Amino acid sequence: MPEKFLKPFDPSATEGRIYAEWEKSGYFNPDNLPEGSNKQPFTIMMPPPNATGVLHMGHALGLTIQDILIRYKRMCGFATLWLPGTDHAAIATQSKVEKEISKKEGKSRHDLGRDELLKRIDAFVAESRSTIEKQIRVLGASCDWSREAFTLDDTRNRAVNTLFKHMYDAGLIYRGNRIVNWDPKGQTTISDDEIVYEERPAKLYTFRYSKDFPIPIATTRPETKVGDVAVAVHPDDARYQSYVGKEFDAVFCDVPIHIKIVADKEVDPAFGTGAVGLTPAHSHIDWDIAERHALTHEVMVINEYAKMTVSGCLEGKKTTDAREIVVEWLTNEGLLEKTKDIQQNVATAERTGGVIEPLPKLQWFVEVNKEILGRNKTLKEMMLDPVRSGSIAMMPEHFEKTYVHWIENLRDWCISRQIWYGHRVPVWYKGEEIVVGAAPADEGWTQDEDTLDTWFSSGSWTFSTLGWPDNTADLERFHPTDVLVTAYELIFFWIARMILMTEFALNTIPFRTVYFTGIIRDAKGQKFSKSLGNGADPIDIVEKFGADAARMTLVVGNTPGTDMRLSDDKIKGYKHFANKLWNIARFVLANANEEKNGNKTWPSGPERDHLSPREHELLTECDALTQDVTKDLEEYRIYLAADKLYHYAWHELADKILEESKPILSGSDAPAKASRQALLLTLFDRTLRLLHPFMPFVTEEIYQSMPTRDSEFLMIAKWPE
RNA sequence: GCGCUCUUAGCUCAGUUGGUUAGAGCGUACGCUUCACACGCGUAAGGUCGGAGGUUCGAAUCCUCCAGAGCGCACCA
Repeated sequence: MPEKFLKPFDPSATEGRIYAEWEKSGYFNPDNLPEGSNKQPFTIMMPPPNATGVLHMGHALGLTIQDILIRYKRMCGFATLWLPGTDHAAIATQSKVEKEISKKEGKSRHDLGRDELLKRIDAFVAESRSTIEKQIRVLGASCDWSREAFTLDDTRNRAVNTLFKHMYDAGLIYRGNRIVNWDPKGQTTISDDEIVYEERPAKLYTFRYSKDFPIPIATTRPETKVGDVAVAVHPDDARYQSYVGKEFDAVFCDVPIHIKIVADKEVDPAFGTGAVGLTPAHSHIDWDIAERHALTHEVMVINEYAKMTVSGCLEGKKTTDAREIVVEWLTNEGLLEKTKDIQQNVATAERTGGVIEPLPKLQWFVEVNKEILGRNKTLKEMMLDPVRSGSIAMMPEHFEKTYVHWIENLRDWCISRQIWYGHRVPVWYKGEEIVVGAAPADEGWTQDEDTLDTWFSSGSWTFSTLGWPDNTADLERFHPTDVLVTAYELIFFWIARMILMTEFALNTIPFRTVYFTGIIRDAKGQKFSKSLGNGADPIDIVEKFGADAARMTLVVGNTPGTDMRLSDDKIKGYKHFANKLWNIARFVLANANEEKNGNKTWPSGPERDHLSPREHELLTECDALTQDVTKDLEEYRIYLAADKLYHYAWHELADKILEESKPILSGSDAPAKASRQALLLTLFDRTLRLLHPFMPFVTEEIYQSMPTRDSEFLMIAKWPE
């Protein structure tokens, strides 16, 4: 028996070495797998972590699930491709680098200029990516590094530009002046999904535009009222019916306004006074109502810096200051009727925290409700159909309902961003002329200044990673992918967009199954976050307890889509389990052989015919477990499979079988002893194989010393049947 | 407002889509330096499965209602 078994299992002395051997073997790459397997492909695209920093425990969970599936399928003889990558995460990355530069050098991006800022970001991203790659390795991920992709590299850029052009040619991408979510802090538009609503106390003011204006209006934003063009009331509201269609003029806080009374069923007669002052340029619903009644749309009174643009006493004031001025003016004029404290949901930008200012802007959009020529479907339908028909299954299933509900309410997707880092909008202008796709050869063209929403490129991840738009062998072989493992928070951002892009570009699904992971929380149930100071770096945990322990902790009993609490005690428990396996190995290796003149002979078999009834029972039990675990893995019940194996190894194999074998092994009945030795080897070998996807390091390390070893690595050993 | 989920032992959670005395980990109590392992071994305490009805031979599991917790989307003019 190798001497290492005389000491407790030491993950830190083992894992790095084993990973290096695996990587060197080339077996992470499906092209290098040994002959003899059926070579049917099994593909997972790794969700590319943001290149903004380091991985957290949520990533560790996702990577573990994926690695379990990949290792399991590899052992089953599949040509397993797990393709790793990182995401440039446009806004997140740029704002992070900008923050750092501003802190260290006191400079803004405008001080540096576009080229210099991009250089700085590239340097930051290069470093960040190498950290992330290191972390992925430490966790034991058996992904194919030779195919590693980045969402902003040349291949992916070509995919994005091609996709943009195809969608533009199909009439699905248009440029329009529409009301968008403007983030004054980040100085960019953001999509509806990047908005976070924060509940804040606010004041609801009830007032009239002027003394002779017949209807009182309620608003939380008096400063926007200088941009009002109409008042909307519910058509059935008896109080106001006689005014519908009438028009009024007033001078509101130095600003002349013209107000028409319109009737629209969108208005809730029970809220406020039952009458809405319409500010089409600075409110989404007002914009929609104004559109329905052919009212003026684009009278902006607030600019990109959230400052007032009207002349008079409000000119150049910040909206918050302007609000006070207007309220004071209303009070002095005797127009303010009531002030009420309310709770209000304020739209803020996810990344910057800035309060969203709706503004009309000339932007690029993806139209989701337009029927596509030759396909007889809208993008919305393309997103819905595969999920409704079951060609894409979600785990847990109830997320399918959430998904469908969201898509049904989907609006056009604003894809242009006023930031510099990312795929630049592939459109060139020269006077009235416009070229989409690739840069024109002749002189005098200017490229659109904007970049694309980062999810536009992420949406093509399952096929851009395989070389699309070229018709590559990889694309042919590995797409559609089998399963996508991601946090449920990304169901709309990413899953929906991948389905959209893939259906549009390839007329097929991106993946057959979506496995949603929950959020990993600390022992108190709080989310891990830097501001709370409870951050748990997977690397620290691996150093302390080993990757196998970290992986088991994240997986056992952790059902898909459910949040999980993590504590050191839990991880410690699975570190002990790794050591338990180590000790079982010590016992088995020491007792399951005969030694003559220093030479060991291992029993062969076991021969089923010669087993005692009890041994036969034990083997049958193990067969049942094997089938059970296999079925669980096939049906993505990883949490159960892990639990069962833990239980079997510790409380069945160690506690019962090893114990009851002791008298036989030390007894004098030679045939009984040989039979038992063979059985122990078989059962333990089986356990190692079944556990390998979950705890790859300790099982591989033991396997290397097992007399039952029949392949170079346990990683490519045969999955038991 | 629309939609979704959860409520099981002190704590954190399973319970494989109705089937024998409801499970695990941690914790607790007691006892063990037993020659694989103290990163261990053994034993024990602890649950009317949120509540009320219903379907069924049979319900933690399916249906209805109620109570509490959480989440998503939309919106609050």
